[in-house]
Amino acid sequence: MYRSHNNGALRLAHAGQEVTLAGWVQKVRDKGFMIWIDLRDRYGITQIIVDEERSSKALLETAKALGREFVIQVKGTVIERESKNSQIPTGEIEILASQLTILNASLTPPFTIEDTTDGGEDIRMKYRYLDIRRNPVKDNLIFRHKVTMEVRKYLSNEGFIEVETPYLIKSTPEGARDFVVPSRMNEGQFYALPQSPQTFKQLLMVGGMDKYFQIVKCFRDEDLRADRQPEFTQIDCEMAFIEQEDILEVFEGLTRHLLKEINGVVVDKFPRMDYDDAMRLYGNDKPDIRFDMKFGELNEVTQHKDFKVFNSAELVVGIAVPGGNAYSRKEIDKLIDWVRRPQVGALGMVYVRCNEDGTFKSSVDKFYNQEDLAKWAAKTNAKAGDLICVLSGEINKVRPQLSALRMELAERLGLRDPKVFAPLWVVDFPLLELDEETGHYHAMHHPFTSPKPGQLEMLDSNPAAVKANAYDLVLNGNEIGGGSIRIHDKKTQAIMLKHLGFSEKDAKAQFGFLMDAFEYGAPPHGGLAFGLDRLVAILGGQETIRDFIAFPKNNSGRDVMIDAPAAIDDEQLKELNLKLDL
RNA sequence: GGUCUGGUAGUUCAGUUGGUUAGAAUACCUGCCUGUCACGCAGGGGGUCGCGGGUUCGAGUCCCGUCCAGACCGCCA
Repeated sequence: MYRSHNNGALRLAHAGQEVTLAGWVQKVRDKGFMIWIDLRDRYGITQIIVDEERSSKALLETAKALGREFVIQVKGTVIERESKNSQIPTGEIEILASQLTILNASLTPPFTIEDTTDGGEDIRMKYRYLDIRRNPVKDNLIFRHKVTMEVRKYLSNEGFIEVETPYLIKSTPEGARDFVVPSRMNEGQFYALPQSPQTFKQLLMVGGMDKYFQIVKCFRDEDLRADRQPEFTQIDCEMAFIEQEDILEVFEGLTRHLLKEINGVVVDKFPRMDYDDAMRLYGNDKPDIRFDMKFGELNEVTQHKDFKVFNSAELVVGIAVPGGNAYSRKEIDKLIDWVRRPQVGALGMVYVRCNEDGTFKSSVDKFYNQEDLAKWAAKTNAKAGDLICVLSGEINKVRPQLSALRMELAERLGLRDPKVFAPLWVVDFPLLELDEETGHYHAMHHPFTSPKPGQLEMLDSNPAAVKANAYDLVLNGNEIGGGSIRIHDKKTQAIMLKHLGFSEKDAKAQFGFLMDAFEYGAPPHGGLAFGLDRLVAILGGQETIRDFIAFPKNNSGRDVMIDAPAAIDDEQLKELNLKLDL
């Protein structure tokens, strides 16, 4: 038996007991006459004591030889501390050691294993197994476990069955780049890793599996971000014989369950917003509604005033910054520089100070009088003491720019409180999206999403206006889930693929298996997938998902610990019939 | 593919206008210390200033290239 208790278990009530503990040496405090060892495992820290009076010389020598992160086993007696530590749960007791065994020595770790470590991101990733010993990372992994347990519990109770789908599947040209895997037994052919189990879960519906879910790894070969990894985990769900309303209800229920069980937060019915309204009011299809600062469109009240920038703009739009009138001229100039950064890309910014006395002072006073500016204030819902920030230009550019400014200002104003949760359904997404580079339409959600009833015919006349039975769940400005009611008949699916630019032959080659299945009694069905990493991070009140993944990849998609990806040897290449052309 | 920021001791960072032997904190090592718990005190060791080239009497500092890391844009059905 390596241990009788863990290092978070013992209390004053255990005093007098003989115990055996094991763990890592957090710290040795050597006072000469007396040596304390903080013994750590994932449950806590227990103090071990060795001293000149009560311990053997050999024991003292062993204790003196210990270094940080040595793995040791201690036998001893639980005793009451002479000076207690109220900071830790085990602070009233210590273990008077009678035997001390070094199970494994350790090199000095490259950073301190403490809550606020001295190690930077880079070195911690390289020695991730040491990083995981730290409370913040350890607690995040435990937190993630709790979330997935609650998800499984909730969905199982609702009658969902978890089914595993294959990871070695077929590459498709739609959507993100695929990670591909060469097939040794099928010369010159490749598997692809799934971007999502989309078609398989639809086939499960055809198979009668009614309510399916899976907590599943998905793979996308695209550039990384703080909230994006090439392999990530989805809570993937699908239901048959349902309408959009049924799905929203079930997964609103799941989200509410998680907020309550994990965060102790009770949320009312989730509000819903059309995609079009989200874009118009927040410039964004995933608005953070924890705070207001809605867009006010100003075209009507800015025209015919000799201000050419606004007259020629497709959209003139502003937001009111609460208390922004307090900003100095220098601070406002900095804000203008901020929106002009290439990452935001605005050409400039017009501002209006809303003075406490009800008057206005703007950067365009030459063109607009007090009466004009009062109309701007009304449109942006600005109050005395606010600052109105106005951008103009093409709709598709200005909206994201002002949205970026809105989020930045809210961040600075402390309006993005991670303890507050504001979920929102965004519904009625467009079916198609125009790729400005190629001039072709592609599916905004995916090619299996059904158009709203009666809109299929519009695909020819006005493709951009066709709405889809598609919905996203947004939490605090993050898209945490999305889904749709699927097409479940061959004819509609064929029309859809045709409009996405697939020839009949290509459509059959890529998705023939699905359309064939639709001919054998496919039930009406739909579903949704949650991004688990992101969901867990947001529930945990953090922005970056890496801290909730045991072994994440870095910015360049590398695992710096195992040093992957890496070259493979010639023998392996030959076996796979591959030749490198570098 | 692009923009920006950074790379100096094991680690986190400072390093002025280009100028003596490149510093601090922490970690590490040694000694001391009769209740520590961020222990304290004294002492010590530790540097390819990412890499390559250039300018200069002289480069951690300026210029060019390159590699690495991070944030973002593009991309992510």
